[in-house]
Amino acid sequence: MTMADVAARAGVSKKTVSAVVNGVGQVSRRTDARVRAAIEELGFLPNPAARSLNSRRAGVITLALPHLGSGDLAAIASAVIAAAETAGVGVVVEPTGGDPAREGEVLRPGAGITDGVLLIPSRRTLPVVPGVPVVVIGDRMVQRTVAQVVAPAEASITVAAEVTGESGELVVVAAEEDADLVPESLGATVVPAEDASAGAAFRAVVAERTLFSSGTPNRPRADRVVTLGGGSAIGVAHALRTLGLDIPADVRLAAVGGGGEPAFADPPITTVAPDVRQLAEIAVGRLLGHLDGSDRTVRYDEVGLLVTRRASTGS
Amino acid sequence: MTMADVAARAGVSKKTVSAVVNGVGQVSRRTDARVRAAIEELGFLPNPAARSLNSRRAGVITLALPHLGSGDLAAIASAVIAAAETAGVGVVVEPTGGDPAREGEVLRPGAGITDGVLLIPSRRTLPVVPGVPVVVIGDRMVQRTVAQVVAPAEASITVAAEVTGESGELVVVAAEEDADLVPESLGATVVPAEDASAGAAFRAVVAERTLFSSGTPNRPRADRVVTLGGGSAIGVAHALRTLGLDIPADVRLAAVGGGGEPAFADPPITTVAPDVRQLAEIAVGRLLGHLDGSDRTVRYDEVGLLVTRRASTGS
DNA sequence: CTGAAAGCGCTAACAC
DNA sequence: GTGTTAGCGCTTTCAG
Repeated sequence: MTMADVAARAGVSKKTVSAVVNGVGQVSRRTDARVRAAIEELGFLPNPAARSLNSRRAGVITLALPHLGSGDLAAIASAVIAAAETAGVGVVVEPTGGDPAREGEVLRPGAGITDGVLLIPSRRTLPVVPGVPVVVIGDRMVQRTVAQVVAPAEASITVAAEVTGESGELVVVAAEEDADLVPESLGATVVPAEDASAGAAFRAVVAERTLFSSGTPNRPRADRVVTLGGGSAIGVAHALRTLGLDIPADVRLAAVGGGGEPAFADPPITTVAPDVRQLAEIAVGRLLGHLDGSDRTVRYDEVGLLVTRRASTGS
Repeated sequence: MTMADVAARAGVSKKTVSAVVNGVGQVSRRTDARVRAAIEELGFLPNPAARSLNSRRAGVITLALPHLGSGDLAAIASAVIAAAETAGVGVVVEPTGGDPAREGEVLRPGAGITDGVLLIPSRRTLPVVPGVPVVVIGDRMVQRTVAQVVAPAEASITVAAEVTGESGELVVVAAEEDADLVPESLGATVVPAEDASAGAAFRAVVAERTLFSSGTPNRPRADRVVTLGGGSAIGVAHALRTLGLDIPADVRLAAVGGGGEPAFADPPITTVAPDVRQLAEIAVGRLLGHLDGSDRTVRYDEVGLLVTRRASTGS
């Protein structure tokens, strides 16, 4: 069922069939109809491999992210896939496990069959100089030489802190490596967790329990908590309840990040999250812009934040 | 940087280069070395499009699933991607939104650039007769004519019920459409939710609160609850606490499904979940078996269950 | 063991 | 408007 078959059936040349299939060039109404009929009768389907051999474009991009288990990342993945679909390209998902080696792998030329990469890295620098078109998605700037779409962590944290109230002792629970994203100006105490998981957040809060239950000699008891990551919010809420604290009566809690988990925590947790749809559309747009050469500039975009007030801040 | 360049550089023919690159055929040690050197020096990378034009194989499969937001599905997606990677194929993720029309779309011949489809359908029947190689993943049999890998819901529910205790009034919370998966023999009361989300489960439990808090004239108060879906478990736990019930003192709770959410609920929830790794390996293996013609039989496989006991059943 | 040539199915020049 | 002729980069016959 090749194009030649259709051409023969319709009594025209391949070029004409191609023109009809792609809707380009001039074809008379009669010929067009004849070709379409032949395509229909033969059940012809263009061969994507042949097409991309010529166009040197696969019509597929890679989305490389740490993992799919977190609701935040799953939400971004869904949005990216949707945006890509709208643009007519497929998405190969590549979980890196946050391993720089595997992140580097996807940035190597010839790493796969895809045209370019959207990368959500785990570190602040890229493991290699990318050999393929790439747009980085993250909550911070990683490297000036690559295009990037950012949902700025500092701004999110600041907004989340505001949402928990205007005054009171503030604690921010964050993965160790994210600790320096907390703006000094907030005067917050940072409780470091091993990583951004719920379990790590739980352990971190329990380890610093005096901060929440009684305060320390130098610090009054914390009554405002902001946590980085929608998943970790669950762990923090769980830990605070375990310490016998009521949310929001004793402590008001807000999470930076979305992804579904906070909505069904007990109580539901207020979130400050990037507009993932906007994020995805910009990222996909930038990458495709690189690919078709319509925009070769290395851009740095920031996306808007969405605040969802829930019971954890006393809504 | 084509194969012809390498051939010229090494002073051999393209055929020889091809043989070296693919490790097939007989090439003398000297020639092999010369070709490898040329490849190295030129930084040659084989063109995947040209390769798949010949092999009529893209080296990519589609994973079509309702969405990525649920931990259960995200876990399956991760496992499938890992299994596919091991087998050397990429995975295009296609969220269908549970829409039969979109499920049908991915089963249409020529739907994409991929070689075959792993489908997690939302309904019990496929929307169309598949036009591409397909393996269905699910918790029930959908159609005898397609290959399928199943984590049987009935068995999971039965095991979960056992884990909540040997006796006592049993309630199963399940999405309406899954209600008939609950084995009669358990003598359970089924509480139907709109869907498998946490929110729907919460509302369902609250709507039937008398069942849990005081019992009905005909039924004693339920003290064992099984819920379908790792996500819905969160909603059920939240609802039970809202009703003033203690887990596990007043009611023991177990979830069918995994995905991370149950582990960080309060209290952590016991789960009965399919071995997703095994599931993924079988599914990918079957699909690739179809593709390379090494196994053309339509198989029906069942996978094992993993029981994770946590505090919600009084562990 | 290696080379030359003929495609894989499509698109792109360049004619008519 | 439409046909002809070359390729895209790789894998195969088929020779040698």
